[in-house]
Amino acid sequence: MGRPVSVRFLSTKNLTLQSGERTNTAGRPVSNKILLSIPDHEYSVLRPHLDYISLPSHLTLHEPTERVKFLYFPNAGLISLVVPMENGQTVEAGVVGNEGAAGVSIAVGLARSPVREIVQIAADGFKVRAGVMPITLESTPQLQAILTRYAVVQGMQVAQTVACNRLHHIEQRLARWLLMAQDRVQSALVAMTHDFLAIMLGTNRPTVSHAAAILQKKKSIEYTRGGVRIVNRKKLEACACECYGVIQQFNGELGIGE
Amino acid sequence: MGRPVSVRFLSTKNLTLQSGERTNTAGRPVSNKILLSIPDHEYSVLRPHLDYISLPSHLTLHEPTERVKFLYFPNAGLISLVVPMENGQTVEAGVVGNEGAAGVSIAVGLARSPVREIVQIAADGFKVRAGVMPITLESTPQLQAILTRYAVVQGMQVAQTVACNRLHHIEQRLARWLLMAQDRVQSALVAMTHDFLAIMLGTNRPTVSHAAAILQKKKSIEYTRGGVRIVNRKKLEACACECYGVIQQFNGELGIGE
DNA sequence: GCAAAAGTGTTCTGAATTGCACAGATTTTC
DNA sequence: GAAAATCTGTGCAATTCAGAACACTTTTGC
Repeated sequence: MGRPVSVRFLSTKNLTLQSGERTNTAGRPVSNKILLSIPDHEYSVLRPHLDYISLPSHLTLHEPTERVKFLYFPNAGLISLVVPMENGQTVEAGVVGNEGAAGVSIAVGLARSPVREIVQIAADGFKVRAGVMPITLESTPQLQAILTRYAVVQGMQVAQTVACNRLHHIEQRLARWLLMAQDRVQSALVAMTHDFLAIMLGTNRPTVSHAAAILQKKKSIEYTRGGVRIVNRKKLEACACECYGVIQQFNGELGIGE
Repeated sequence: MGRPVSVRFLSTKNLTLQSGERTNTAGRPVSNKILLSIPDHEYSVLRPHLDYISLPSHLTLHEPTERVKFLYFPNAGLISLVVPMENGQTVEAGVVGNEGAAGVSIAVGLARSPVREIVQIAADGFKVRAGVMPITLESTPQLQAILTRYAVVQGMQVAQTVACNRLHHIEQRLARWLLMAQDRVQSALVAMTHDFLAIMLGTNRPTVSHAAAILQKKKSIEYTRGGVRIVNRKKLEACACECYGVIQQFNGELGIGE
C-alpha cells in the first residue's frame, strides 16, 4: 500500500470539455472524458506519463489476486468489472467507458481490488503506471478530485447492480446491459456472444439465448452470430428495469461533459 | 495512532487503552476507528463539529431521494446500506460498523447516493454536518485520505456482494450476514427478526425462516423471537460463502488498526 | 473445399425460491 | 388479564432458473 495521498477538496462542478484537441507525447488523440475535463496545466503534468495502448476485446487489465499496475483511460469501448468466485463463476459488477477509468482504486492508494477488469468492446486508450500516480496527483488536484469522485460513483453503480441482480429478471437485466453497452459504442451493433453475456449476467448461455429470443420477439433487438443489433431503443428501454435510469443519473452527477 | 489527547485519567493500568481515548467537546467518548486513527492536530480541527448522536435501531440516516446531510461516525453497532426499488423491495449492498462512516460520499463532494442507510444494531456515535466538510477537509488531509479510501473499500465490499447475491444460496448469505453482524457487536446475540433479515437479503420471510432452520439444525445458531444467537462460530463460518473472507480482507487493507 | 471451432436454437429435468396462506407462539398495550 | 400486535413454523402451488444434452449453422484455418 502506498503512502497516504493527500486529497484536496475541489469542486468539479461546471467543468467543461476543453475546446482544443489533446494528444499524448506520441501524438495520439485523447477522447477520454476525464482527461479532457482537467485544466491545461494539470494535463501537461500527466501527459508525459500517458502511454498509448490498444484495448482489444477480452484483454484483461487487472486480476483480483494481483496488484493494480496501471490506471487506464479508455478513449471508447467498454470495460467490464467482473467479480470471479473460487469455483470459476463470475458476475459483472459494473462497466467503464470513456467517461471513466479502470484501476481507479490506485487513485486513493489502494493497490488491491476484488474485481477483474476485462475489455468487452475493443477500443484504444492510455495507461499510466501506478507508481507515478501518487507524486503526479500531488500537483494535479482537479484530477485527484475527479478520480476519487469517479471511484465513488462507480461504487454507486455497483450498489444498484447488487439490487438489480437480486430482484430483476434476466430479460430486464439483459436489456439494461445492452443499453449501457450501446451508450458506449457508436453503432447499433453490439459485438457480443451469448456466452459472454452469460458470464456478464452471472447466468448460463441457454438462459441468455432464451432472454434474447424474447427481446427479439418484442422487436427491440435482432441478433446474429456474435452480435446484437438494437433496432428499437425505446422498446428496449421499456424492457429494461429502472436500474438503467438510476445508474445513468448517478454517472451524470459527475458533471464531466455530456 | 495518536498520542493521548487527555492526560486526566492516566494510570499504569489503562495506559494502552489511554492512547486511543478521545472525546468530543461534550465529553462523549469516541470509539470510531477512523476518528481514532487520525493525528491529534487533525482531530482537534474536526472535534468542534462532532455532535454526539444516539443511533437507535431502525433509524434512517439517509434516503436515496434526499441530499446527504451528515457524515456519521458510529462508535459501535451496525448500519446497513440498502438499495430500495420502485416497487418497495430492498436489498442490502453493504454494512458499516465502527471501522467506517456512513454518508462518506460527501467526503468527495457527492451529495447524492442511491442507498438508504439504516441503523440495524443500535449504538451511538457522532455526526458532522455535510456543509462543514469541504472546509474542514482542506486542513485535514489524513482524514480526507482515509475517508476517500474507506469509500472505495466500501465499493469493493459492494462489488463482492453483487456476485454473492447472484451466485450464492440464501443459507450461505444468511450465515455471512450473521458473521458480519457478530463482528460488530460484543455479544453472541444478534437482535434481528426474520422479517428484517429478509429485507437485508432481498428475499421474503419464509425463506429466511427456512434457511435459519437449516443453520440451527447444523448447531451453528439458535434463534428465538427477535434474535439469533451464534452458538458455534466455526460451524457458522463453514456454512458461509467465501465472500465473508474476501470482504474482511479488503476491510483490512484500510490498515486503521483493529 | 473440408475439417474444426465457435456460436446458436431448443429441449428436458430437477433444484431453488417465490408468493401465499394460515396456525401457533410470544410480547406489548391498554 | 384480555386484546392486539408482532413474530415464527410450516406447507404448498407456481415460477424461474440451472445444468446438461444434442442438433444445427456459421465462421475460421488449413
